Amino acid sequence: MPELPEVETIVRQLEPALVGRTIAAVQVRWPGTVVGSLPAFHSALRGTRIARLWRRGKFFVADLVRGRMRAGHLVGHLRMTGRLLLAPGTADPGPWARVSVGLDDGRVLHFVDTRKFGRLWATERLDAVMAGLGPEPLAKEFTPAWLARALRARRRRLKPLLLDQGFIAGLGNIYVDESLHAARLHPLTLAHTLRASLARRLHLAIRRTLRAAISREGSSFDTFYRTPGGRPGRYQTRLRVYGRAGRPCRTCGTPIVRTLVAQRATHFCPRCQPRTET
DNA sequence: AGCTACTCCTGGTAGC
DNA sequence: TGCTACCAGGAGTAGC
Repeated sequence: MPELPEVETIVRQLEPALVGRTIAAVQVRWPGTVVGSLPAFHSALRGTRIARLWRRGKFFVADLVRGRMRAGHLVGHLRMTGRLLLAPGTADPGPWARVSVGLDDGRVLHFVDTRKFGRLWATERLDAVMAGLGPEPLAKEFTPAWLARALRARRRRLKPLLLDQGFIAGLGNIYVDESLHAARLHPLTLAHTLRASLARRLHLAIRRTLRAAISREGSSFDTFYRTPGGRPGRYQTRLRVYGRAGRPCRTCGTPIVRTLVAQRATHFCPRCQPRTET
């Protein structure tokens, strides 16, 4: 489940290998991964050079150029099981490589995705792909004051609100649960009832959680997320609530509760995150 | 505005 | 052992 810390890790690790490379070949093995027409996808990418690799929310973006001219962007979203794998051209990327991008140094960037939820775009209109995304939680624009004001304007439970990419970009199920625990807030708390001091606590919790996860290269479960080098992340051992139903809270020892909120598994400590304290 | 339900997918696993 | 049923879930959409 790649969220902001996982995508950030992938982008940081791939950047030195990809920037400056020219795309020599494009192979689409599963058309559903590509948004838009396949011929347009091929012609938009082939022959371009990767000028920059960066992240916005859970999207990764490669800025493309032809010579000195801007040539649009390759944008991707890993959704549930998507991975980026940079491998020698001779290596077998496995049965789940959906799109493969051959580079001028002989290596191939594979978009590997068992469940086929991931998507790739080749577009000149970044804003069209990322329309309506909320602020970056690690950017300057995301301030305690902004969050307090934004929360006051929403009559919605914190859990689905924080999962909403239009509210804040980049949080997913894992880091919403972790952030709410760090902020000692119940996932069903209504956003507009939060005092400014609690909004500040949530702001701090979100940033600390994301930064800590990035510093350990994200969280890995089962056969899912790996860094482009194939390493698992190291943050899953630090999780305080996610995936820990029935196990003792690392703060107070109370068993972690797992419920369903808006169809999403939701983990919290009933003692550290009481329902009524706003 | 915000909620639920449904869709897309398939490997892994619980239950028998 | 081998089968089936169900689950995980990010995001888009429809309907209330």
